[in-house]
Amino acid sequence: MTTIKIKPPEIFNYEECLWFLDRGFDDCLHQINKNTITKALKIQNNLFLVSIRYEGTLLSIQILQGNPSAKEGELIKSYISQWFDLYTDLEKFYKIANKDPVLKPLIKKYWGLRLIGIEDLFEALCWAIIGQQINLSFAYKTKRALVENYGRTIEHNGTSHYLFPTPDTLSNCSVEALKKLQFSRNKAQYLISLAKDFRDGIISKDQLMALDSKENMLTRLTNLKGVGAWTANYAMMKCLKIPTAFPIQDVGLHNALKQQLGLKEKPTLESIQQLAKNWKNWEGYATLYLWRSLV
DNA sequence: CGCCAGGCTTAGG
DNA sequence: CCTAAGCATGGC
Repeated sequence: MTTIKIKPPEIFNYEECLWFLDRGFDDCLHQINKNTITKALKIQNNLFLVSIRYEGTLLSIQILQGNPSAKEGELIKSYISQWFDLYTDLEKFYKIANKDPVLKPLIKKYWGLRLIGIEDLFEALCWAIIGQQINLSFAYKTKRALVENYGRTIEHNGTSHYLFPTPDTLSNCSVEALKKLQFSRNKAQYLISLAKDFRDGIISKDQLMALDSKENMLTRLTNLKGVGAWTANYAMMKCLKIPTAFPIQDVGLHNALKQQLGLKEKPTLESIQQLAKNWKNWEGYATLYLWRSLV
């Protein structure tokens, strides 16, 4: 069996990353057993099942199914590294966070937490759309229904491991079929329309990564039906890894700030913009650590 | 007639 | 340009 080792940067806490993957919600796209993460991946159109553990000072990736070539092994390594956002220099974030009264206690408490990404842009946007304006438990429930109905699976030791449905598959769904999975008519239409846009190459991660500014990305993303400022920033944060992506309208962010600052009401957008001046160039990580503070 | 959830679009001022 | 209504359902 193939095993791949990854040496994480100095600022890294596996337990904190694990927390984000296992924070009480029922995510169907990975499984956690004690300290081991199991996840199905598609690399260059081949499916692999991997398990991830932290041993000593290394991330240890075992390939449970699939037989990766040398190149595919490298791609898996790269995928996992990006999934855990290991390439970001958190030292810089901690330096500015240390001067900020809101973030200072959080970076101490949650030291080593990294942004667990959603590497596939289609999946990231679908997930953001699914989660709009509903509670997270219900969002995970409907995501599971979607994935179990339309995603590919890898069977291993009697357990099914799912991949997120492809644009091709979802573009052939009917609104009525998705409504049966408890999506609203609007969301069903957004998801199908998004799937068609990806299928037809109107949008892709590569296209966006080739753009030179966050503003251009935002425009391209918000031109998609169902994608507003919050969804676009969420996707830029979780998938495109833009450090300045900032879902400032996020309810969770508002609640976290209210709690951290001891406010009676949720902060206004203007007051958040004021606070965020201290977070310049690290708005995404500031948001992540504030989300983390919500118990 | 309960209000808020990791919002967005469209219609109407 | 700005505001309001509608969307669907679950949890508290």
